[in-house]
Amino acid sequence: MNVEEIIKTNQRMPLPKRTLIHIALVANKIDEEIATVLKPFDISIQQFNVLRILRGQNGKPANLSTINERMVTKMSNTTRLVDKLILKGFVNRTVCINNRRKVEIVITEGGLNMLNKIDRILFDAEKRILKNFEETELHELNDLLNKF
Amino acid sequence: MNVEEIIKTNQRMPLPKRTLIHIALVANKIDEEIATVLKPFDISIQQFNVLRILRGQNGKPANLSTINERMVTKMSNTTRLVDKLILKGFVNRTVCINNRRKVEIVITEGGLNMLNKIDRILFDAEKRILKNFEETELHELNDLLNKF
DNA sequence: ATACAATAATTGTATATACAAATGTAATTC
DNA sequence: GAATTACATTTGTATATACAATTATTGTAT
Repeated sequence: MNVEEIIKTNQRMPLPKRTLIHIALVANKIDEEIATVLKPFDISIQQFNVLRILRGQNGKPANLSTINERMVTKMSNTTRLVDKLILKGFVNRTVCINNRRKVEIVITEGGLNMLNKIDRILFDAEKRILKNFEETELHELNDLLNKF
Repeated sequence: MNVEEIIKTNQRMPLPKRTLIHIALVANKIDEEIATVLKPFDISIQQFNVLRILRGQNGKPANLSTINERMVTKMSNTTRLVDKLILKGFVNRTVCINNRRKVEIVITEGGLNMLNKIDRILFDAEKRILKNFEETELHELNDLLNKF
């Protein structure tokens, strides 16, 4: 990936600015590829993330703030996201009995089946996206990203 | 930045998956910081990017496809983005005389002044975001990102 | 016990983005 | 030269996101 070529500029950028643009370009590319993988399943990246969080609960219900806390990208509308997942039959939502301010969200059998199907395909996509990296390079990259 | 801590998981992720999530988290963090810098100027990152592209034209008008081509994140609604910039008085749009399918977009004096004000503040923000990096590390990071 | 504050979720509004369809104009083909 | 195709932009619809305001419920202080 050549930054200058992609944004079609021929002026030299300062290294910090170039680095930040580079990260944005890479992140966009990754997002696009993953969205493409999910598309046949008619599910968005965010909806998929919510389902994975719920699966990680191992049957224990999660309330909205728990989901929010664990999402990669912070959301202010997890309510509406869950609405969509309910429509698709992937989750159920009930009001918490002990504290009626809270809601309890659980993944359904259908949601779990969907996740299992996607898991394998996504794993392949992840390998494909990182095909040019040796394992040591992935460690190097993670170490550098830790500095943020 | 610790990935597992941020997404509140205690299970070990495979290195590829962890790397991709790591990049998403860093990109989000950068986006947030830059949006915060731009907020007092009542301008979004994308609007700011369009203005910078137009400044790079040095007075030469740009049409929509040119802008699209040079944007960091691809857009399908550059029309509406430019609409907002017109409302704010930062750009002008006219129909191209030679080819009436095209439009010609130019940045105004007001737009240029705004950009000059933001430039310095953004430069500081970029340095701040990358404060933990030595120059050699920035080069290493760019080299690794080139592998995508 | 009532008033006030804190918590959890929802809703409204605005921007950004993806994709598809529609519009208007120019170029090509027969 | 009429019909078709290609081009450039615009518009419509859906999702994602940020921020603020609102609603409903619970906890606390006096």
